[in-house]
Amino acid sequence: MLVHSQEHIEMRDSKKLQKENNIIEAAERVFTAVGYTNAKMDDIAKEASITKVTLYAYFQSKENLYMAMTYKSLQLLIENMYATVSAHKQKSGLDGTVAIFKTFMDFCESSYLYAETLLDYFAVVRSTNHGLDNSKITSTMEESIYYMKMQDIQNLPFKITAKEISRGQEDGSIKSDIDPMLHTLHGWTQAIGYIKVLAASGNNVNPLFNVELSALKNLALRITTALLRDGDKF
Amino acid sequence: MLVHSQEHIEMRDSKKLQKENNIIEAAERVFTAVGYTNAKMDDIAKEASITKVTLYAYFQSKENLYMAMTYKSLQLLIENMYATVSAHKQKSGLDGTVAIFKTFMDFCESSYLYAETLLDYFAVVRSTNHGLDNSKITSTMEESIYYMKMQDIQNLPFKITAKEISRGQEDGSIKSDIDPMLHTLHGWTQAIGYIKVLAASGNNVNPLFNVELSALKNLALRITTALLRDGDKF
Amino acid sequence: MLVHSQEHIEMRDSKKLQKENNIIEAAERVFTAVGYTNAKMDDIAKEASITKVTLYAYFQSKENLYMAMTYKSLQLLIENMYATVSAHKQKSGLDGTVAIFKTFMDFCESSYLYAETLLDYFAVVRSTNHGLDNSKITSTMEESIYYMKMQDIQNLPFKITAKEISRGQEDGSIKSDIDPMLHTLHGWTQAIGYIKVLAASGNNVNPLFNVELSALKNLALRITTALLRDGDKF
Amino acid sequence: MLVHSQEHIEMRDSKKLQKENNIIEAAERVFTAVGYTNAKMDDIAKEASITKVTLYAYFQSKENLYMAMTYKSLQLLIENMYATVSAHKQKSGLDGTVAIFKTFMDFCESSYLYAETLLDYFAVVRSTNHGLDNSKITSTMEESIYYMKMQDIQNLPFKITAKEISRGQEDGSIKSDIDPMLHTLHGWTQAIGYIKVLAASGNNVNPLFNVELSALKNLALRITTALLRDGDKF
DNA sequence: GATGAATGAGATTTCATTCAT
DNA sequence: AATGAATGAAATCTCATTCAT
Repeated sequence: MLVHSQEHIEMRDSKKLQKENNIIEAAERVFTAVGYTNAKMDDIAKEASITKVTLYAYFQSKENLYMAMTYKSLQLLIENMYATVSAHKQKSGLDGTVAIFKTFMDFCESSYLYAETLLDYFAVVRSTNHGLDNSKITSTMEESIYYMKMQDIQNLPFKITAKEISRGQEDGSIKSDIDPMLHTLHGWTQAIGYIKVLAASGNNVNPLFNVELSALKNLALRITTALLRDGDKF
Repeated sequence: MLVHSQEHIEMRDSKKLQKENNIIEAAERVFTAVGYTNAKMDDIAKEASITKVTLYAYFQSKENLYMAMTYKSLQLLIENMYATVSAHKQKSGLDGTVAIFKTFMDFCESSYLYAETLLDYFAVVRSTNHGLDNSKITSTMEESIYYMKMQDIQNLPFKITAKEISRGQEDGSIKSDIDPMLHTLHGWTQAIGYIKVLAASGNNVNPLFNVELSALKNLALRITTALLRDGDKF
Repeated sequence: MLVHSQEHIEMRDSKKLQKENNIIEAAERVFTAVGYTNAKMDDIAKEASITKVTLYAYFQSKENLYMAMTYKSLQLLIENMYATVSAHKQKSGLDGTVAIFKTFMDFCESSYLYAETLLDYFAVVRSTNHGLDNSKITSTMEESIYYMKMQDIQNLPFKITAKEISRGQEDGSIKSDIDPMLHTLHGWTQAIGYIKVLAASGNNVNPLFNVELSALKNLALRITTALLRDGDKF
Repeated sequence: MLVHSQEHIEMRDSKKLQKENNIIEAAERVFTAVGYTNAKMDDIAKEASITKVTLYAYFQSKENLYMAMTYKSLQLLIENMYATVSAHKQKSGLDGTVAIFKTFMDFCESSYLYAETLLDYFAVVRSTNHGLDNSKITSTMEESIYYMKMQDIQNLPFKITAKEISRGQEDGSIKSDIDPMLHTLHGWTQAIGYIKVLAASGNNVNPLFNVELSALKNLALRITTALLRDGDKF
């Protein structure tokens, strides 16, 4: 019996992660091309240059694979948010907060798939925290590691936002008479609504009813800025 | 061969409509219980006390059945919106406009399923207007009567809103320097975002992060009011 | 709601049985050609001109299908045995008994597959009646109707034999000092042993070690005759 | 490069044989527990405390492993038979012959697995000597060393029996008017039949239809004795 | 030789949808 | 229209066997 060195194990794990990522990326390509429902596990396997069985060894079901992708999107989003916060350390909390919402919007605009994925997640998964037993979460899904991982990070976007708002209240850039959580949620309401409209427009830059989506985005951000700065006069 | 009287035909048609409605209602119960994907045509047929084949005679596919349901939701929503407009004929355009958004929110709050259905529709169907060929619209769907019916009414919510905003600009309750379509879209952005957050919270009334959803809703409506009244100072 | 006539139901059932039989016959052809292990459910379905899914609707697993075939063999064997008994009603019990064993041997000789099938069954299934829990009976198999049906008829060959021996004792053609059950079993021991040797020889008529199998068969039958007639002088 | 001493090589070989035997014994335990078909190579490897790959290094396939076990059983049986012959050198050929059949029966009774294994072998392998191409012998199997080894010894049981019968004819204990090969085969027919019935009874000592299996065994042996002693009066 | 991962073949299941009667 | 049976496509699983290191 050999005892494998720490190094060896790490290398193995990193390789595994690498492969996992390859698969997820292949899945992303297939999902983007034909949509979740029409995507066949066989095709995803082929796209990743592995067998279906290997695919199943990594991700136990199609749903789980999707969940892994969702987790990855959320992770990426959160990384982007941290980067934004970090980049605005020297700026006011107000600037930081608004930048956070812009980061989310930009992130979703950069990938239709990520946008849909996150939107789906917000609707589907969170609803289980409440005793509705609407069974939209299949048992397979609940057993998934990714589902559990999601549980750990799903509130981070909100927490990061709220923290930045608090910082803004401390540095005076944000009015102190507002409720950080309420405005966090409202900011997200606007951002999510924008993304939804964006998705509805096919994620393209063409105007919808003769309205440039960029104008809509700017309006939303300006409103958020005004709200936070001027407080509860609304 | 009998020649059926006009009356007879009407009765038959009304009976047919009645049955169609029974089926849709059964489907709604099943969808609400287990979600679209997990819902089986067999179960829906059983819930409607008919055979699967009869189910198919009425609705040609699962997607089509869903579409019928979506159409019904949208129809109901539009009816509610017209009622709202009508009820505010004596009030200012600003009041009417805000009431419209409230109507949508209330409508979605009254039924989780309708909320999701409409949200889905916004994401899925509109994206076809643009040449993405993401295949989310299957050929079956495109042949569906409901799909066609949808085409006819899908823009009504926006048109009704824009019209009310214009009325507000005429009666002076809404600033004239705003773009009616941009603000229509923004109002919907907020409303949809709110509904999305609501859905994410499991459509319940419990606070999310200690924020009462009603507070969030009120905030959104107050913002819309301010925006329209005070114009583009944002 | 229609009430189907008795006749209608019977016709339906008979059609079902007919189809079941078609499938079993197709399976027999495939099993004969390539053996149980190498037989693919897909091929059997094709041979029966149905889909795999239909095949599974009729027989829930490959094992079950095999069991159905076994049941059919056993049923056929028993029918042959009854026919033999009936044909020997006017003859002595001794003649009848020996004819029964010959019937079994002939039956097995007529079909290699049936011979193997019955041999398998004797070894595999009966062993479960005793608490060995050797798990050779898979759960699937235990749930099978055919497994249950087998339970009902599996002892018939022995019972029919023993009855005929008793008749022989009554009519004086068989010595009364023998134990009918012991000699039943011994007769089967010889017959089964012969079939096993036959199977080992590839079920063909070529001599094994320069011994004609027909000579071996005749010897076995002559011995059985002598044993029953002359009783326990052995 | 080292030149390994003869001694070294022998030790290595003996170690190898030792390991091979360990594996076979592990396989025997697993086969006994769940049967050949349900036995997984993974489980056998685990039972032998080695890896699957090592298992494959020793035995190239599951079939081959089974063949190795069969070979071992047959070897053991033959050893027992030789021992029996040797122990009856001073006794008559008749006694020796009957003892041989008893040896086989005892051997099979001592191990259910060996009994089934040998029975299987008789059915499966011998049939290839005849051009039936029933594909039960896979190419893998034909390449196996054990398969070749089997070829060398598979007829020994019959040859040893026939030789002992001949010795009996020479010493006068067995009638000279019988065909040694026919009676060899018939003796085996009875013995194999008994083993088959034994296996069908779950290899246990409980009575089958109120018949003690030992009585059945004794009857078979007494018959064989009488047959050989009294010759072809049957 | 040992290990962990991968492969390929085939069994089995699940459903939306269609067919025959 | 209603019924029971069948179809086809794809998901999923199980295992013997092989590969890379």
